[in-house]
Amino acid sequence: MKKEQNLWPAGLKKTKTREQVLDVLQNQKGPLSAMDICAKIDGGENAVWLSTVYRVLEQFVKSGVATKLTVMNSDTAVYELNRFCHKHYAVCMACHKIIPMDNCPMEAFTPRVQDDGFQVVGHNVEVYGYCTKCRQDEAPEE
Amino acid sequence: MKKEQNLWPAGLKKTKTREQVLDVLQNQKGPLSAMDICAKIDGGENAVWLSTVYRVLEQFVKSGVATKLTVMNSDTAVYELNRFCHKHYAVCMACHKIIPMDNCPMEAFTPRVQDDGFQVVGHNVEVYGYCTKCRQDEAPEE
DNA sequence: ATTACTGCAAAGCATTTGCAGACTG
DNA sequence: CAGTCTGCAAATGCTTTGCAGTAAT
Repeated sequence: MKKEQNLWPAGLKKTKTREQVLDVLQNQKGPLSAMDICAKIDGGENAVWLSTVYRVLEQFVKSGVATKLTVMNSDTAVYELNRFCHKHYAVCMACHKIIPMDNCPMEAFTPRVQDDGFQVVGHNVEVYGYCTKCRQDEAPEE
Repeated sequence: MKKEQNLWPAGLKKTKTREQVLDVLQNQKGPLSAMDICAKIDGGENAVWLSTVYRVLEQFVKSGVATKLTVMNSDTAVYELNRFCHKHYAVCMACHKIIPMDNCPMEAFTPRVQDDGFQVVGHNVEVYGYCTKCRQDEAPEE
């Protein structure tokens, strides 16, 4: 019952809202937007303010428990816990679903940047196309 | 003097503003934001409205001459002409410079998406870290 | 002359910030 | 109790949209 203590970010007070946000993130395989999280919590009785969710997420990111990512053609950031380290995703261009990818193209690859001294810290890979469901509905021309 | 005609998107009227936007994009190696473009044009006398630049860019993207991209930790979209097909970039986390990459990790790679039927249409790779200049200034701990 | 394009103003959205009261440690 | 969090409201910044006048074909 108390094993979650370990992943609680140091220095952050344990409040109901934060536990709720963490809980939602934990019970989710894919990344979620602040609004998604807010909606899932709000499903109950106690409303949680969007701005609060943003602040909580910001803290989580700063503390290293969560990561913020942005996918193409979307102006909404999504967040996920670092323990679920699906670093890469496929994004459906029709329904905008975000599907985890199991392998990583950067494993055996050295980027050749047009700046010799560029120090690579991390990377972000994103594949886009159409998921099984959307493929049947609308076939992209070209 | 007229060889640029070829790349002019079909169906779009040739106006001064559009030529200016296209011109700015052509004289630039890296991708630019709408505001960048606006600023570069505005450098002269004739002010061009930001909203107009956005509309022009939208047309260019729709016509297939330009591409819109979004890099992590930035809420500003950037645009570039398709002829300069630097599909991938390194992004400096300090000065936010966007530096082209010469190779692509996806060349000999098949993504394993957790949706067997996922039809891959394209991809987006982004490397982040510190450019030569920023590396000297602030050394990232850890 | 028609139709598309632009200046300009104002709206729209995701995200951030300010403040006072509420809660945690 | 002190310091941090949260509800709430309002601001911010990028991008989009509406409208009427202007320019391109």
